[in-house]
Amino acid sequence: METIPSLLVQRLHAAVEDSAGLEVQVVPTADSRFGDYQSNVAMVLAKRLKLNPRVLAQQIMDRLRVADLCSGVEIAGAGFLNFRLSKEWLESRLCELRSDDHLGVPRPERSRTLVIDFSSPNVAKPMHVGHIRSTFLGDSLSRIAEYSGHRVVRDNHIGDWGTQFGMLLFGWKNLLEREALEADALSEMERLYKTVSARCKEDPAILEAARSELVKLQSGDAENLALWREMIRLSQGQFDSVYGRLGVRFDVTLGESFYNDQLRVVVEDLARQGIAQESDGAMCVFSDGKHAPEQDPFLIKDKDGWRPNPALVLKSDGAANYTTTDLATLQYRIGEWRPDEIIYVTDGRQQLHFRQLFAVFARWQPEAFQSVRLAHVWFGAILGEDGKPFKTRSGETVRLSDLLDEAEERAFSIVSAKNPELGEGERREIARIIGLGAVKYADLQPNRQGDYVFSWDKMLSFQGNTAPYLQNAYVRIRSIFRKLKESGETWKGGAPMALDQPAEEALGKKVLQFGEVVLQVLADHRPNTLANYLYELANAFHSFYEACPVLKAEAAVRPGRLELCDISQRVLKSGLELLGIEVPERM
RNA sequence: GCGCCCGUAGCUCAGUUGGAUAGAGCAACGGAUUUCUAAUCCGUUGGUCGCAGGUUCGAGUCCUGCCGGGCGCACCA
Repeated sequence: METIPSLLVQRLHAAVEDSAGLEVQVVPTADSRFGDYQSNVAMVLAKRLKLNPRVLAQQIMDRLRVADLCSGVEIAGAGFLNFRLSKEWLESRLCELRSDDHLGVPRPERSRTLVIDFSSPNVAKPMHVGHIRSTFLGDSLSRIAEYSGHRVVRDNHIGDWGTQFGMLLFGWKNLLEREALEADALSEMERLYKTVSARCKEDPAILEAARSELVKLQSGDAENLALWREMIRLSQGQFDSVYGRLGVRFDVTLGESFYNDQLRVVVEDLARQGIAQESDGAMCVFSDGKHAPEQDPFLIKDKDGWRPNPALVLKSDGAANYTTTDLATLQYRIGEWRPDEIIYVTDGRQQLHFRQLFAVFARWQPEAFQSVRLAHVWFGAILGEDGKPFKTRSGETVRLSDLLDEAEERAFSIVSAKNPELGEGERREIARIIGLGAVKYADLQPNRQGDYVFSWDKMLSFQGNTAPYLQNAYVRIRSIFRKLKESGETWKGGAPMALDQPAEEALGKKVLQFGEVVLQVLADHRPNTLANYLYELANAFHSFYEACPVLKAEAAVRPGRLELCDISQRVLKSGLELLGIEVPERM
């Protein structure tokens, strides 16, 4: 199905002489007094041709053929064309939507392949709040791209290699407590890391010992390799359990270590092509001078003028780093999956890194670079009430599993208070869906750029613009159909829909916007647009629910209202699914 | 010093890439339930969109300069 704006854009193109190259825009109106959709095409064109926009608008309107879609088109303000969709057309379109298993999301002309790199936790460390944004955003974008008809490769680029393993190995060999490891492997590994890390700062001998463990690991020492694999195995168990709980899955988990044997080749290649050169004992990529200094990621200005800001691909100790691994990863992904787009979901502090990465890659493999869109989808920090990075009272990072436990616990007491008649098992399951949904929604609802303040009360408040508000709209619909079934009536569906009441009309129009919203989210990688749309949809449903009885409605309108309920629940459920949020049958 | 991001109601935030009279939630106040789930709905109060210029039919949005906050800037990832 095509979206409504794209239908109107086509009609406008047909009505405008010389519309080639003209960017025709149709957007929903801010105020229903101006109709349903508006276009500023006459104003844009008038500026270009230096004509009176209202006169031009009149000319366009005279040639415009939209009688089948609209009950009226008006010229308003400085030269807007306002479209009011006709009741009959809206009703028939809603009927059409029923048989569309994508609920109005258009199929792409060509299915694209997207690699989405997200979550990326570190081995031997517990997952914490810092991982939720990347995990939820990446998961949601994956779901949306897939739903829209694209092929998605979800890649978890875990941190399974690097200097921390020197300390971990030293700790494992000298300080490990077996019972603690068996009870809670992640806590024990975290303890080892912290202890050794602290001792390294005081005692150079320990620092040296840790380094030597790392060198042994990197040179293939059998014992250290075995221990390293054990640490990964234990960590993977934790990842699996957290992702299972979150309903997040990956197609591949290729950590940094996977690219190990390619790093040397990458550096040699860059050096041979003259892209990287030696400086202070390190291999660096400097500016090629082809960009304006302000845009050049390899230049930085200080009081003496522009100075080099190189990307390191080999440290002076001979070890590769983040950029090197990312270059190898990029090369591998393009070769393996031939993607149209690669999306990196990380926090905003890495913007410079990705600008440099993309620029190095463009010089290293120009053809491959041309074949793919590289997108750094970044997000802001989660802050505590004090405006500093969010920590527990004692200064620790908040563990993801603790956060989820707390969310479910709080949800459980509310569910129990509201539904004492339900059995504990059912209340637990409802609390799981609501608690988890609340956490995900609180993270996805704000604009991803910019920081947000973490608040238990806000995250787990179940009123207003929250997941439970949306879930409750769904539950209310389910309740209607449950009652219908209990009364012995069988519902076949397929009745025509009538948008006679204002609340019915408002709800119907909202339902019809799903397709255009999903398209928008995919284009700019912003699931919060979808979250806010679903909030408006739920709001429209709640208002409809108050104003229009369904089961008790008179026979003439009852079947149509049931249809409206059905299509609403399908959009709500699918939309929430795209955010990774489940819906309960009752709550 | 330079770069990126942020600054919108008492608080937390939206604002569809420049559109019409800037919107929600929370908080406060007032209503609605013998009714399909009140985790709801309806209403009231609350704004020099950080400040000052500029661009144009039109600016919260774009440009310039300030102010305030966060982050980044050669061997962490």
